[in-house]
Amino acid sequence: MLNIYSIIMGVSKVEIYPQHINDIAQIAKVFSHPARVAILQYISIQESCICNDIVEEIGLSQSTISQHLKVINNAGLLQGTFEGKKICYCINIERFEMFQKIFDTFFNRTKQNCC
Amino acid sequence: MLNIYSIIMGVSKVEIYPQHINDIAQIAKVFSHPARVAILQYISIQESCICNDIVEEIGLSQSTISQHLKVINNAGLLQGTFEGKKICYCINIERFEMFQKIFDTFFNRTKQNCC
DNA sequence: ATTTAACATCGCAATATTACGATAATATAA
DNA sequence: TTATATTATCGTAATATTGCGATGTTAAAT
Repeated sequence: MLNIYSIIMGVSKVEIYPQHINDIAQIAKVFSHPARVAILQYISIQESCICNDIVEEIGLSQSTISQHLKVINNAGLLQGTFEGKKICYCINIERFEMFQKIFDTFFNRTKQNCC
Repeated sequence: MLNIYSIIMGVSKVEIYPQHINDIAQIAKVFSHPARVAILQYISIQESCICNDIVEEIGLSQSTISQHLKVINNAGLLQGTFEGKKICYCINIERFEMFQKIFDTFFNRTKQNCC
């Protein structure tokens, strides 16, 4: 049977879900690649958040790290300050805590009614 | 410059990260698609966990739902009991809580040292 | 003004993911 | 046995993601 609406294969049908479901999925996506988890951990460990030895630390190319940083940044998880030609990355704690809370709420709500 | 090791493009280099980083990423991946979040939520809402109206509820094809269920199941998040030809899905709460804890610990640890 | 250093972006190649219909498998019902 | 209903799997098509080197961009250093 054919769908009247043109189905674009391989594309998540984001429009069929309520907002809060899409939110959780989108947040989870940020953490769904080990490089991004490692980057977040590394940034958090650095005192005074002076970065980009990240490239050497993680072991991916500079362009790849930069791409992952963009994903993290687009999620609103970074606060950057410029120090000359260096960029000093730092985690946006408020946003980070918001994500933590969204996850936690989802887990608690889901557990609530279950067998 | 060329890498001595044959680089397989498009593949996550999972082997360069510590276990606990990969664990978090893999868990996050389960929740990184809205269909899977929606499925988990739906299963949790049903009393006595009698399922598979999921297909109609979510609005994806039966085969697609089945695939997503497989991902959720492979993560150890489902407990299934058979009721005749129906399968009665239910969330594995212990495992679910484990995931919640892993996320929470990651968030707390990461927040700890930050600016 | 040139060079250098730190990042970002572009373009490409390859795998991964998502979606569907069709089909297979299994168990009850007729 | 045959039909029906439920779920899983296969095959395919298309987008998404991941990775790299090369190239831009910008600001300090020479």
